[in-house]
Amino acid sequence: MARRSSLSTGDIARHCQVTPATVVNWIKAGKLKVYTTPGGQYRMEVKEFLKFLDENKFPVPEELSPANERRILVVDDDQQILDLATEALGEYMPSATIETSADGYDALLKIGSFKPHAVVLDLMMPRLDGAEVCRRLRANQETRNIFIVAVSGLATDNELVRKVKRIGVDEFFAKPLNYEDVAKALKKLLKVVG
Amino acid sequence: MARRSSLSTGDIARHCQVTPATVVNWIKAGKLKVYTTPGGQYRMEVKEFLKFLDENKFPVPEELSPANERRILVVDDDQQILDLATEALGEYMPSATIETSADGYDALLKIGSFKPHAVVLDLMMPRLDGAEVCRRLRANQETRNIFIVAVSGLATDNELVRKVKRIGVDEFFAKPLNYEDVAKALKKLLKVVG
DNA sequence: GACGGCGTAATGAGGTTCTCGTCCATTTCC
DNA sequence: GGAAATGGACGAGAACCTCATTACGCCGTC
Repeated sequence: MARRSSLSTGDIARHCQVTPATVVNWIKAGKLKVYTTPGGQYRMEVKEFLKFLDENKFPVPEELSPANERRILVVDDDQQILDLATEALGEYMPSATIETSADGYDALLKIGSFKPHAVVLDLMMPRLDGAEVCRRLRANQETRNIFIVAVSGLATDNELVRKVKRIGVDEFFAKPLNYEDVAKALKKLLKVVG
Repeated sequence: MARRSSLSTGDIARHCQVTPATVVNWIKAGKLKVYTTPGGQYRMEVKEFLKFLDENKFPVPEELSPANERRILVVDDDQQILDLATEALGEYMPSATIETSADGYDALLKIGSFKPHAVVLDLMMPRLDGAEVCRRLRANQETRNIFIVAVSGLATDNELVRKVKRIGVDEFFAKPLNYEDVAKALKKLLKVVG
C-alpha cells in the first residue's frame, strides 16, 4: 500500500498511461470519484482508484496492488548487522522478502530494481550517507512512497533526528536495534496483519 | 517512438498492417484481450499483444521484439543537453528507448529500474560525479556489463581521461558532442545494425 | 466457368476522446 | 516566506469509435 492514501491527477495519469488533462476529462464526466482541495485541485483515494481500475479492467500497477508480498531492503555498512537483520526480520515477518545493501550507492541501485516497499536505513554510513539517500528517495516520483525506517547509533543526537524527520522518515530507531520493535513498526507501516 | 506499455488500436493496426477498423473487429470478436478507457477507447498491453502475435504466428515487429530492444540512459546536469541528446540520439537510433537523469544519484536509481544497455555519462557533475558512478556500476554484478560512454568538457585533461579509461569506460567523447559520432559508437557497442 | 451467399477487410463521414502546448494557480520543499 | 515542482484551464489538432457502405476472396451450386 502506498504511503499516501490520495492520488493527484498526475499520479492517475501516469498509472493509466494517459495525460493529466485526460484524467481531468474523466473527472468532469463524473467517471472518477474525487474530492478537491480548498485550492481546487483534484484528489482521489487509492481505494477508489483501485475500484475504478478493477471496473474498467485496467491493469493494476504492482505498487498499488494489495498483494501480500512485501519487499524490504536493509542498508547498513556492517555485514554482521545485515545478516542479523535479515534473520531477525525474516523471523518476525516470514512473508516478507528481505534484501540488503552495504552502502548508499548500492542501495540506490538496488532500490531501483528491487522496488522495496520499505527501506531500513542506517544514517551513519561512509561516503553516501543515509540522510542523502532519504532525500533522493523523497525527491523521486517513483520512490516517493517507499517507507523509510531510519536507524542510527547516535541516539542522543537530537539534531540529526530532527533533521531526518524533516526529510520525511517514517520511523526512527537507535542502535542497538530491537528487531521485534522494528518488525512491529514495519508491519504497521506496511499494513501487514499478524 | 517511445516504448509504451499499452497500445491503441492505431498502434496495433500499424504493426499488423491492417486498418484500425479491422482491429476493432478483432476486439469485438473477442480475439484481442483489451481494456477500455472511461472515454471508450481501447487499450492493449504490449505483453498481451506479443502473446497474440505469437499465437497467430504473426511476425513480431522489429521495435517490439525483445531481442532488438535497446535502452539508453543519458546523464548530464544540464537539462538543455539532455533534451538535445534525447532528440539527436532518437534521430540516429529510432528503435532505442532513451531516458535521462540530471544527476548521479538519480542515475543510480534509474539504472536500477530502467536497466539500460548503455549509459552516456557526463563525468563532470556536481555532488556525485560520473567517475564515481562508473566505479559503482563496474563494482556491481548486475550492472557490470552496461556499456559506458563517458563525456567531459575538459577534453585536454589527459589525466582524467586515463583515469576513467582505467575504471572501465567503453568510449570517451569531449564536449561539445557530435551526436552522430556518439550514436555510431553506441550502435557499435550495442551491436545495432543499420 | 458464372453466380450468389458468406465472412472478413477497407473506406468514408460525423462526432467524441485524447494529446500537446501555453499560461497561470496551487502545492511542496527547504 | 520564497523558489521550484506540480496541477488545472483552455484551445487546436490528431487519433479514435460508430455505423453504413463497398470491396475482396472463398465456397458450393448451377
